[in-house]
Amino acid sequence: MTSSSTFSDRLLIWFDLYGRKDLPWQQNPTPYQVWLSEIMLQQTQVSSVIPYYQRFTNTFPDIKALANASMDDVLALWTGLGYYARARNLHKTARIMIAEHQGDMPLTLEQLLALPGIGRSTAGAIMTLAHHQNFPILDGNVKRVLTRYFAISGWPGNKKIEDQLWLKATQLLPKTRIANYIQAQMDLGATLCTRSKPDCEHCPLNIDCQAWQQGNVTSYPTPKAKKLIPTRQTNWLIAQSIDNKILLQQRPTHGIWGGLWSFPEISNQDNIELCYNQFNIDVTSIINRPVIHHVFTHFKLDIQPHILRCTVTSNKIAENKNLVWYKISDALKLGLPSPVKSFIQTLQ
DNA sequence: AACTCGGGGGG
DNA sequence: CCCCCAGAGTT
Repeated sequence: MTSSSTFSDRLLIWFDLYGRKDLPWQQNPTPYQVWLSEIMLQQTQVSSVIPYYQRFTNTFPDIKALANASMDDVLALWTGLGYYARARNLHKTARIMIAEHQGDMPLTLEQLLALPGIGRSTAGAIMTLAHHQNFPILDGNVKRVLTRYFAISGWPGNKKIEDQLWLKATQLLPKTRIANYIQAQMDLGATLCTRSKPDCEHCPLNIDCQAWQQGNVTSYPTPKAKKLIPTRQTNWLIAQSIDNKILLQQRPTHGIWGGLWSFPEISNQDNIELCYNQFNIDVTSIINRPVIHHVFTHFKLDIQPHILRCTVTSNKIAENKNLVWYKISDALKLGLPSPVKSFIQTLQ
């Protein structure tokens, strides 16, 4: 296949050869069956939906049967599928269709969008798969295919990126075979342009897929920014002399707690003894205090305090390290990070 | 724009 | 274990 044929042409040729055509809701579906399957498939994988779809259509074969059912009976058939608001909205919408749409599926996008549980993408799917009108959809599959094809960076849930993707999806629509085209987009995303291990060698869009040309396919779509901030770990060496002085170190001007006084820090990989040897102290005991959990705006810090009870063998400390012995009462007058200040107040 | 719903599959 | 999946509604 050459890039001289359009995106939709190539997708449709691929669909005729390799697309899925045996799913339960693809067998000459009624608008009700299209709607039901689209709702069940929201954020839910095909293999999970199939048995639920079978049971549901057997029990409620059409809009009227669903509208006449009780909420409890509908929810009972939804148990285990998750997102139960979908079932409540489905039931509510069936009754709206009876009351306001002569028991039929509405025919326009605006009417569909006004119904509970039907957003822009599901409305587009119903308009195409049930009514054979030209509308785009933008589900997880299409987002993945389009972010790769156009090498669009940024999390697709971001409004700006999503608007961009809706525009691309609209521009790529074919003039004919809209239902097959929409199904082909989802099939490509579900079976070939998968999140991991996409089969780009056999993709009908690989000739001009920007991500494929960059060798970057699996870096699209950009993952959602992690909500949990990272956790770093550190250790405080709290040298406390027999005459109750503590060894503090002024931190570098730049970075966390810049210029404030804190305890010398070592990483989990460092050897405690090798580190405190440069303080010129004789350590008589090491006491580990409970880990301190400190939260910054952009990361968490887990601090393991090690109290080194010691005698000072020389006031000469390693040069250029900004290390100073302080009486506790004097230390508390310095500029101290809050966890350092709190900790010093717990010392004798 | 960010949060919530939510069970299951896959890495 | 975390991330993601045929998203939509609420705040």
